[in-house]
Amino acid sequence: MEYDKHAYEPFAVTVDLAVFTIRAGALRVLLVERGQEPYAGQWALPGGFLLPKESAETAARRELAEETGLSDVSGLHLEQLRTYSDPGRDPRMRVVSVAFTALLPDAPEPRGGSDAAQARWVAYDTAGPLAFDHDRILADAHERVGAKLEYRCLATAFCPPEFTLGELREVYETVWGTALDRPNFRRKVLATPGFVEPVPGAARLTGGRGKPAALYRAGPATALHPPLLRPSREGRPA
Amino acid sequence: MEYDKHAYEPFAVTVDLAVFTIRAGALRVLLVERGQEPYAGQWALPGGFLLPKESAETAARRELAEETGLSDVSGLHLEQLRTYSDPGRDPRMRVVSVAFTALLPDAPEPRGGSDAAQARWVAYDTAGPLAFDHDRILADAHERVGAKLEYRCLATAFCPPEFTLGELREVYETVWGTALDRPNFRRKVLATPGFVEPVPGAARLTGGRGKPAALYRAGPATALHPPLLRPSREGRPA
DNA sequence: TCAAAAGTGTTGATGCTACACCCATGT
DNA sequence: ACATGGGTGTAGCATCAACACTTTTGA
Repeated sequence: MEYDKHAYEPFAVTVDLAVFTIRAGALRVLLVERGQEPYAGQWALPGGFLLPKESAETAARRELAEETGLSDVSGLHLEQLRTYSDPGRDPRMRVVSVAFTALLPDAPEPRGGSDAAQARWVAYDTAGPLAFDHDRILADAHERVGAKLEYRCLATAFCPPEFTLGELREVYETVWGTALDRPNFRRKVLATPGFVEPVPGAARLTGGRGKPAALYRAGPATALHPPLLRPSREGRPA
Repeated sequence: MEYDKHAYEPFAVTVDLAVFTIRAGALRVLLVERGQEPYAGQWALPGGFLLPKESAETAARRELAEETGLSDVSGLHLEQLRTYSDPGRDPRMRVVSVAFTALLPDAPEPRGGSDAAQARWVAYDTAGPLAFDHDRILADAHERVGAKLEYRCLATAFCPPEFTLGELREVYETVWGTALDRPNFRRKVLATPGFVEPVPGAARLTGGRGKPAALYRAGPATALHPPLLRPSREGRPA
């Protein structure tokens, strides 16, 4: 890497966040309405500029707290997605954006942060055309989350501290948009050491009906071996 | 995203490249020797600043061509790894670096590019302490490549246009550092439609000895279903 | 008594591992 | 002849999808 003054070019660096949650059986994403041009009045992913002494990770977690209004975001799942740097992606200036994906257990209605722009949880399916290249970022984030559910213990990030296996299954079914076999799902999850840990003696009614379900907590494992593959791949071996 | 002049802060944006190849049965990575401070005389990953109208992907491919000396890098595998943005990662100034991973079929000795710094292929195992946070980047890249071999048709990126299944197996064994069962490997690869395509009638001697092996080309598939899992995971079910 | 959801059992099919074995080539 | 690497066959084991079935609750 050369320290060439000619090649040096200042860029603005931002973070953009694709924040997902599950509510009422639907996958939802946090969007903010833009107040200024460009794209005034359109919806966009929340985000903002890096402060002088911040890493992108720090900035992303700060923005996550500001936009959701949550006081403690330290335990939430937040990971880098990728960086978007096309020269024309912001009409005002050269902006390089590091995109992040965040997963939330429940969906508290966001209180507007410091800025006046309103924020809302929008169903992923109806998240219309967004500002900038945020449609692409959102699609990439969704694809990544869906793929990661297969081989990472990620689904618990959508769940409250204690949850039933039915709720965990609903995470998979909502993100993938497919139904899963309940008995087999249960066995796969329990067969992965460290994925979930039982809460002794506790039980909860899920929908007001049916047998009370045992409660579990997220375990220490991060990898899912063997993977929990989503069904209905088109190219399956007959 | 607010267009707040107070929050705006100019950053330098660079790309860093972890370029891998396989030669003489060893995984090698392309390193450059630094000529200036900081870290003068130490080895580092190749990279450079983004030009004003370049995306990170464009800059990465340009740097790849410059550092390897190859005239045509359009067909080479190049993908974003992640972005490193810790405030102190470059002692001179605030630099945000978008890291990429590249895979090359063979290992032509690099002719030094425009800059005088010499470049060399170094065995991954002996790639000593590198400048900046490049040790971390290199380790992340290696981890990603190893993981991606399991479920993506990535191994052909290490091979020349026509290759034998033995050469393809050597890719896996070299990156993973484990031996694979030859007959089973063959079956798994051929059972994945579009992974490799036979070159009709062609054959080649691999090591001067043994039966000539059939030649294959890379196929159009990108996903590997079912995945080709690396053996000797510690946490296996008994 | 019924509906709904949790939880357990079982069975046939599939896939995979770990080999044994044959083939073609250079020395 | 033999070493070397390519290619085929197969037996046993593990896994898994698909379903039937029981249990526990609210209405």
